Parts: sequence; structure tokens; C-alpha cells
Amino acid sequence: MKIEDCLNFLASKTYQRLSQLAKPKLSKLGITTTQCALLHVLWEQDGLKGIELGERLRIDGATITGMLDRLEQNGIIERRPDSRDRRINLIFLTEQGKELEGPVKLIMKEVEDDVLNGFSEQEVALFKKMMTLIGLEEGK
Amino acid sequence: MKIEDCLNFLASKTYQRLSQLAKPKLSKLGITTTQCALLHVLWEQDGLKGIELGERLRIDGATITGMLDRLEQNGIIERRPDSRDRRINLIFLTEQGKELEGPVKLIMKEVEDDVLNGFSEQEVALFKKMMTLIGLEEGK
DNA sequence: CACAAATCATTCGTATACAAATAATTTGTA
DNA sequence: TACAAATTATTTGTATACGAATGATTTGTG
Repeated sequence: MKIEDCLNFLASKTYQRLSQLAKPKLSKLGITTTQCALLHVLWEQDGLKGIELGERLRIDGATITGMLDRLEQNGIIERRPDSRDRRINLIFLTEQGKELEGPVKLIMKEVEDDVLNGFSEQEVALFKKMMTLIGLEEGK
Repeated sequence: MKIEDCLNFLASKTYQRLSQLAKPKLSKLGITTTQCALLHVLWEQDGLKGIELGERLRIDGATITGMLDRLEQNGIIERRPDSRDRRINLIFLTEQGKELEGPVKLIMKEVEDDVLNGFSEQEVALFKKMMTLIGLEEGK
């Protein structure tokens, strides 16, 4: 079997292609593709713990720490101590972080439409369903 | 739209899940998931240039350099100068590298079967076709 | 209350990944 | 042949990503 038929490789390149399409557009707003996912969660609900962000995004705590460092440094989020539990930092969007929601969501929609153009609704639905089952639900 | 419906996120988590399943199995053989892809190409044809590996795998040259460093250090591949063009290193499998082919391909098949278990042949065919079109063929 | 266990964030080490810059060499062209 | 342009590999800098270890704190249990 050639590498081009290997599921692992195909998934890696599919993700890469989507990232690469979004990267230059998001870059103008000062964020990366992965940071965009983290912000999505915060736009839905502000003031989460770091570990909650990690669980939702299925990202290791050490990675979250680094991402938050950079987002904080760029003035997009801020860490505030939890008054009831000093182990915890609560993560809040700054004004600048809140303002990114509209433009970023527009960009992600553009990228998704671009990539899915040419496939039928049924095909797209199955595609997303399979990725959800494999990536988010299997074995957990 | 929730992050769990975002194509970019789904692709990222699908790739992550496949990597995570393969990782502990490949780790026993002393290689990583990404290195496995590079080896796949070499098992098909030995003695390629670094840049040819990068083109086939859609990976940046700088990343290839680092991967080859580690594979060489672990005795899995070796760089040999091209007698006709001193800019070029030709990449060859060592005996150890050649012996990995059987066990690694078995592992990758296990992972793929594991993840695709429960889906029909038609579903799998469409899934792979869409990932091929998006990840390997669109816009190139 | 005391202390083991759990929780949360961070640090460290390793491995991708890409952009940009650099170095060495070869190719194309006047 | 001389020299600009292209090619190849590498280095540097930034951003994920994870495992393991650490430190601070809180929780659970006797």
C-alpha cells in the first residue's frame, strides 16, 4: 500500500491543507489556526479553567499553557486568579479578543466552503460524521 | 457554530486520534508516526533526494532535515553524497530500516482497521476519496 | 486535625511543522 | 567564460503537541 492510501497520512494532509488555507487570513488578525479553536470555546463561554479548555479541545495541559502565554502576550486573553481556589487561573477574553469573533468566524466559513466546494450535502454530512466519530467520540 | 462542527477542528482531531493510536505501537519499534510516513516512501524507492521526500510527503525541507537527522542518529537511514551533484544527499535505508517494513505496515493496518471498524466499504471509500481530494489534490 | 490522594498549572525534553535566511553548488545565458 | 538565477540542504525562530516531572493547593479519609 502506498503512503497516499494510508488513512493516517490522508488525515494529516487534510488537516494540513485546511490549516494552510486559514493561516494567511488569520495571520492578518494576529492569531494562528490552533489559537482560533481555543478562542471559539471562549467566545461560547468566558472564564473557563485552563484544564477545561484542554478537555474541550482535546489538547494537553502543557500545550494549553504555551498557547495561553502567547495569547496573553498579544493582549487577546487574560488570566485571572480564582478567588476560591488558588490552583486555578480563569481565562477571560479581552476586548480585543471579543472583537475577533466576527472576522475569524467569517474566515473559517470561507475556508470550509472553499474546501468543500464540489461535494454534495450528503457527502459533506457523512464526511463530518465520520470525522466526529473517529476524532471526537471513539474510545472515550 | 460550535468548535466541534468546524471542519478544521474535526480534521485536526481525526489526525490526532490516528496518531495517538499508532504512537505506542510504533514507539516499541523506535519510530514516530511521521517518521513512518517517510519510511513508507523509502521502502517503495531507496536513494531519493531530501527534496523529493519533501515533495512526496508535502513536508517542508526544514522539517525533512530534522526528521532525517533523528532517523540517521537512530541508525534507520543514512545520507550519502551524490557523486554528480555535491548539493545533494541521497537517502538510503540501513538494514535496520529495511527490517522495519513488515512490522510497521502491520501496525498501520491494525490502526486503520480499528478506526474504520463499523463503517461500510462505501463510506470508507468516500471518506478516503474526500480526504485525497482535499489533502492531496486540491489547488495544486 | 493530620496526612495521603487528587487536582491544576507549569516546566522540561523531544518531535513535528513552516517561513525566512543562509551557504554551497550547479545551471543557464550572454 | 563570467555571472545571474536556480537548486538543494541547512540553520534560526516561532508555534504546536505530548509525556513526565514538579510545585502549590485542595479534597478526602480516618
